[in-house]
Order: sequence, then C-alpha cells, then structure tokens
Amino acid sequence: MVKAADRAKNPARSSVWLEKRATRSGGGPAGLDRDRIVAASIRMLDEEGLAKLSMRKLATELGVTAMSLYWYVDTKDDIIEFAMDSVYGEFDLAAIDAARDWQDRIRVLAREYRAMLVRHTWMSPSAGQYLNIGPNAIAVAYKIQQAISDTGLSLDRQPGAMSAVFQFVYGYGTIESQFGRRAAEAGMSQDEFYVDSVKAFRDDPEFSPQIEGMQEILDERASHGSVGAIWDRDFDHALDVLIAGIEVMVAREAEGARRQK
Amino acid sequence: MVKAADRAKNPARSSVWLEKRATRSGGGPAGLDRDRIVAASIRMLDEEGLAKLSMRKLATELGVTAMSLYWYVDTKDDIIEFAMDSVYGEFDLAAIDAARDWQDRIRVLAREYRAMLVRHTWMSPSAGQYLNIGPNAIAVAYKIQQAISDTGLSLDRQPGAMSAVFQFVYGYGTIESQFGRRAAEAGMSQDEFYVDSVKAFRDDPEFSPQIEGMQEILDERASHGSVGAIWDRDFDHALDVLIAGIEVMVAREAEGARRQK
DNA sequence: ACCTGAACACCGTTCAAGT
DNA sequence: ACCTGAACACCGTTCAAGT
Repeated sequence: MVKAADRAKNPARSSVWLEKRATRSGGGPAGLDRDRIVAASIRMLDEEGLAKLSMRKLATELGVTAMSLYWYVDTKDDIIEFAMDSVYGEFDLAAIDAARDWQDRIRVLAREYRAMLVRHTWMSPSAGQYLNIGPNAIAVAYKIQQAISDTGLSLDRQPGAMSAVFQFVYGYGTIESQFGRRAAEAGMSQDEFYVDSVKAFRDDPEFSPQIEGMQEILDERASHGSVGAIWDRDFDHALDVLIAGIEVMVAREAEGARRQK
Repeated sequence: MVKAADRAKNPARSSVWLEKRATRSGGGPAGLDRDRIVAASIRMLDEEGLAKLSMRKLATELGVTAMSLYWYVDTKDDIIEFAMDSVYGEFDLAAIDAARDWQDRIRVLAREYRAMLVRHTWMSPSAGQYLNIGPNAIAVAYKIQQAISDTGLSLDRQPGAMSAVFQFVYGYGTIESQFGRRAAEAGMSQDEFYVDSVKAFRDDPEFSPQIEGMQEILDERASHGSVGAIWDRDFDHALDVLIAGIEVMVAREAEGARRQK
C-alpha cells in the first residue's frame, strides 16, 4: 500500500485512484470495509459539513476506533476523494444521453452538476483541491467532453467552450451551495438569510455611495420572488448566454471555412 | 467588540465588516496593529498556503504570542476576511475605467480577477466561504455591475450575464490556481506536473475505453505549447464565447422591443 | 490598553501491541 | 488480517493574570 508520505513525493501517484486496492467487503470482525466507510462519511459530510468531519467522529459513527480506518485508507484525504467520486456517481447518465441536441445535452449536464453541488455543500470546496480522476468523475467528464464535441467546434476552441460552461457551473454552484450552507448554519431559511444580509449590507454607512448604484439590481431581484426562484432564473439566463455564445463561435468558424474556398 | 460566538447567533452580523473598530496603529508595546497582522498573514498565506496558516505561527512571525492576536481580531476567520479584502484592493480600478467599451471592460475585469486568484492561491477556497463585503470587494463588485449594466441588457437579464462571466472566472481561476499550487507543492514546474498527471491518468488500465475518446483533446493541447500558454488560450476563448453570448442577448432584446411596436 | 502562560478540548497520524 | 491504546505533534480559543 502506498503511504501518504510516499505519494507526496511522487505527484503522479498523488491520487488514491492510481493504485490497485483489494476491495473485500465486510470480512473483518467489525464488519468494516471501504464502502461502509465512504457511505458513512458522505452522510456525515452532508449533515455536519466538511469542517466537522474528523477521523475520530467518523470511527465512532461506525462503532470502531479512529485507527481502524487507517487499515482501509492512508489518510483522511483519501476518504474525501472516495466520497467525491461516489457522489459523481449520482449523475443520471441516461438522461444526458436522451438529450435531443448538444444544446439540450449541455443544459441537462449543467443542471445535474449544479444540483449535485447544492445537494452536497462539501463538494465544491473539495473539488477544488483534488484531481478528480475517479471512475465516476471520469465518466461525467467524458459526457461533458462529448457534448462539447457535438457542437462541431474545432478542437482548439473546444476546451475554451467547455471551460466557459462548466467552470461557470462550478462557480455558480459554489456560491449557491455556500449560501445555503450559511443560511442553514444560522438556522434560517434562504429567504430570511437573504433579507438579513441585504439589510446589514445596506445599513452600513461606509458603502452608501456605491450601494446607490447597486440598489436597483437588489430591488429587481427582491421583486422577482423567493431566493430559490432567483437562483433558478439567473442560472437559466446564464446558460442562455453560454449556449448563444457557442452558437456564434460555431457560425464564425463555418463562415471562416467558407471564405477560405 | 462582538465575539465570534455572538456573531454566529446573529447572521446579519456574521462579517467583520459590519462592526466599527478602532484602528489605532502600532501604539502598543509590541508595535502590533491590525494592518501589520493582515500584511503578515497575506505573506504567509502566499508562501505556505491556507492549510499551513496557524495563529501560533503567525504570532511567532510577528514576534509575539498567539494570544496577543486576539486583542485585534475575534477569530482566525476574521484575519482571513481582512486579508481577502486587502487583496481585492490590488485590482487596478483605473485600468478598468480606461476601457473603451463594455466588451473591453469585461475582459480587463476578468483578466484582473483571474490573475488575482492565481497570484493568491488561498483566495478561491476562502472566497467561497465568506461573504466578501469588505470595502475593496464592494468596489470591485461595483465595477463589475457597471460593466454589465453598460451592455444595455434589461435589469432581469443582468444578473445572469454577470454570473456567466464572473462565476466562470472564479471557477477557472480556482482550477488554474490549485493546479499551480499542487505543482509547486510537488516541487515541479506546471509543465512537468501536467505531463506526469496525463501519463498517470493514461497508464491506468481501468479507464482506457473512455480515454480513447479524450485522447485527441489531450494531444491537441500538448501540441499547442506550454501549460501556461494553454491556460491563456482557453481562457481567452471562453471569454470570446461569453461576450458573443451577451451580444446575442442584447440583440434579441432589441429585436423583441422592435416587434412590440 | 495591551500582552502572556497555562489550560481546555480538540485534531491527524504513527507505532507497537493485541487477537 | 484486522483492530486497538497510548502517544506525538499539532490545532483554535478562553481565562485569569501580569504590566
């Protein structure tokens, strides 16, 4: 088994996914196995958040001491890597394949990605820190890459288009899920939390000159309805922008090719 | 002074920026003040990373014990919030104002934002977790909002367009800066680290069927040049997509208004 | 007003020892 | 093969005490 310290020295091996591991299930005296550990950690991460997960608490939840976990993983980071890939497995790949055209396929993928980030608030801070090359993450990346390929864009424009869409979704999902997490931690609904935040922001005399200019955006948003509805609307509008932008790039490339003749 | 525990109970007051604080400078016996603490923390965060910053080490750096810091801040989180806003102050607001049109202004803002995230690798994980309503962050947000307003989009479409551009930049800057951080931690250049990662990824027999389909993208990228050049190119291409998309939305709204007559 | 020492309640991880 | 107890080297933060 490759130890964490060894992996740190060899970055090519810096992910749990790059070693073969036996995956016996529940054979031991405590009935422990990696799947049970990962499932329990996802449950705890969802309920208590990334900061609250500790090896000792996770072990207690599993009726075992912290040190037992080290038989199945090398470090705490490994557990989070396994948990992340397990969550990537929640993507509904069939729904993605059922999409009519690339526009629709990108929308479905974006919506699933966003929903996943919001459902598991610990995913976005974690996703930034690890390589994400587990089998389920790769499967999703492949679907994304295919959808972008289907646009007909040239190979050198595809990565940019892919980034535009899916780094946007990552950023949006991060802000949305962290907002939800903060509201939940404060014991408030998102609507209550939003009203409170805007009020506090508005009351501070230090920023009033600039707030004037931002006031109408805040008012427009407030008039639109619940915070949840605003998140949905703005996300859809952003996807409209991104898809229209890709369509323009595709058309420009077609135009360029015609002129070449 | 509002204690951290009190703020947690009152989320409207959940940011350091919502309380007035005296900002005496260096009056004490140890010559300590908040500005010195924040400056030292930024230096340490840049050099050692978010995970390595501790109150004890920061204090040692300042020639003082950890507990002294608690005279100037309530929690470690406060220090990070102050450090973040200080970094938002690095934006070149004059360069943004000098831009010719909204397209150019968005490009300049996006490039500055990206550069800031890459320069300070601890910013993106931190930015996800805090409210970001310090004076410098607000000033930047105001510039962004103005650039979007200048597009001529209707008020209800502006937030979506803003998200599309700046959540993309956040997501892209996050991946790029974390990649750089990982490479640096492994003591490698980005190019070495990239080659190593792709090789490891490719060698794993478990994913080979899917890798086939992604091979040509990897090859195209490798043929383009250094990793740094690829980051730049893909970022520019993504901005092309985003700006073209906003132009389409503006045109559609103008079309809709004409038909109404 | 500003700074400290000692202490509390935690961490992740190692290592030798048990069954 | 699997699990544990004790220990190491850390954390952030509180509190009473010093100057």
